[in-house]
Amino acid sequence: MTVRVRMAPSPTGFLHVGTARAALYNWLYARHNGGTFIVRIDDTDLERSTKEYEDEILGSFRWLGLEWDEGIEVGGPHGSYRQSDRMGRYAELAGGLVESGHAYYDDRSAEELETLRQRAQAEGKHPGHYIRRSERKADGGVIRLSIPQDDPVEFNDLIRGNLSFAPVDIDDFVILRSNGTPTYHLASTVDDLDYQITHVARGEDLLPSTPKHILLTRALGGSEPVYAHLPLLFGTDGKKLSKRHGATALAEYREQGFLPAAMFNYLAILGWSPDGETTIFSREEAVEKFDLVNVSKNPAAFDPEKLAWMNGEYIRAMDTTVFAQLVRPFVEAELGRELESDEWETFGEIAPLVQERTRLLPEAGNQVMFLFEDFDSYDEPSWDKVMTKDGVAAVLEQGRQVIEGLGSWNAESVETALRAMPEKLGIGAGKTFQPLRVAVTGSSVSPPLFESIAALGQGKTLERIDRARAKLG
RNA sequence: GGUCCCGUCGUCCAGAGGCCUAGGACGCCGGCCUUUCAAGCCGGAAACGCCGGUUCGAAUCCGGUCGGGACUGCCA
Repeated sequence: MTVRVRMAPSPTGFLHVGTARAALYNWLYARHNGGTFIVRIDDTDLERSTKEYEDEILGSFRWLGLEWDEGIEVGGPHGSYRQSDRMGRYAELAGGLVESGHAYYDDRSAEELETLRQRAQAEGKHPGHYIRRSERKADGGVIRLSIPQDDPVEFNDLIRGNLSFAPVDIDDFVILRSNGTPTYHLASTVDDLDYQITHVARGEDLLPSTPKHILLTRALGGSEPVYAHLPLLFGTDGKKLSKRHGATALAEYREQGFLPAAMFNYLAILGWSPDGETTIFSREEAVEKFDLVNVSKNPAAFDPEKLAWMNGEYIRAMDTTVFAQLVRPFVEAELGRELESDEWETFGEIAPLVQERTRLLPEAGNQVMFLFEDFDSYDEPSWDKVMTKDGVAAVLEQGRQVIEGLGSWNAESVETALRAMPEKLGIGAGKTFQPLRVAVTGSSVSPPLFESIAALGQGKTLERIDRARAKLG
């Protein structure tokens, strides 16, 4: 059997990281099995669905590298992959189910149903006791599926094993709304059938709906796909993932400077691992080893800290020229202008040193801003903490002389010259270099000092020292 | 309330009866390196929810219990 899986986002919001992970697992399963990965748009909720969200979601899939073989914007042998284009199909099938006795019209109001529910509970009966009815009594309203009350609905979930649901616990759910549009249950089930989906891997929140989908599938004369219910994603505190835990939209991570490869790896490791020892792995390795049956049953906590660490791993592993190119837009955005070609070269000089200490791309930008922009604020507290104002002044004066007297200009010559200072001043290396670092970069935390000074240039370095001395008073 | 799912370090993953004095990763703590911050290296604290049962032997099987979660919409 050729594997055909699908991802069916509803364009009613930005792509949530949980949905992204579900998409990722579907994609991995398809690639691992040489199957087909389909993206369809579940926009039966016409009120809330928008084209903007749809574009955003598709863009996020592409960013993650989840290219799809069939579906929206790609096409395929089954017509439109947008549910709003297939409304007629759903209504027709729902009507057919009424004809065949599998479903019925129901024009009872919500109040009526609530009354019946309460009455059943008051009498100690199943809440749906008086609600369920198989005989046709109305010509309008919604269409509900009539649940056969004989056998339990059983199925084998790829992740959770054998599951069984008693028919009394499955209510006669609505498949077609009174306005003639399908509910999620109907549209999704019909599409899975029409597009010949073989495996449905989706969030565990849909586990209780699965018996409904199975019964609907059978009523439509089809046979159900294999299901795999993925564990849900939570915040590190075990609560539902929300803004409090950081971003929930995949696009936000992209904007924050996360790499798609790192995000891919992190999402994959959140509920699955190739062997229990390996944490960092390539897309190819994941494809090679992935299987839905090995996905964890436990809910997973989305930890932005670990994601950031992983992003740093990917940044350090990449080619330095690629790294520099990725950082460039962040620097230019901060600067509010484009980098001159000589500035770009300057940046290139210390890019390798910056790369080592970067977890997120924008951080890299911040580390090199001192090369392109003057500043007025200094990390002064750290000066005072370790030494007196006079001590700092002495270091800066001495440093200025050393820099000014330098003939050849490169990191080695700068280092050799500055290294002689501590002994001359009779203080430690730290007390010598920190004031210089702050004077030149404005911060007590910066890339390595000698290389930074070399990249900045002799003239500018002297300028910076003078500015700092003036500031010191 | 009802139905269902889940339960190994703070967090993620490994473990499918003896290889477990429970392994890897993030984070945390300490050390080395060092001009700062990182990175790197070394070391450390840290978990099988609980109670029974099966077995020579259980994190692994069974039952119960407790805890967490999802669903219970003419939303998906």
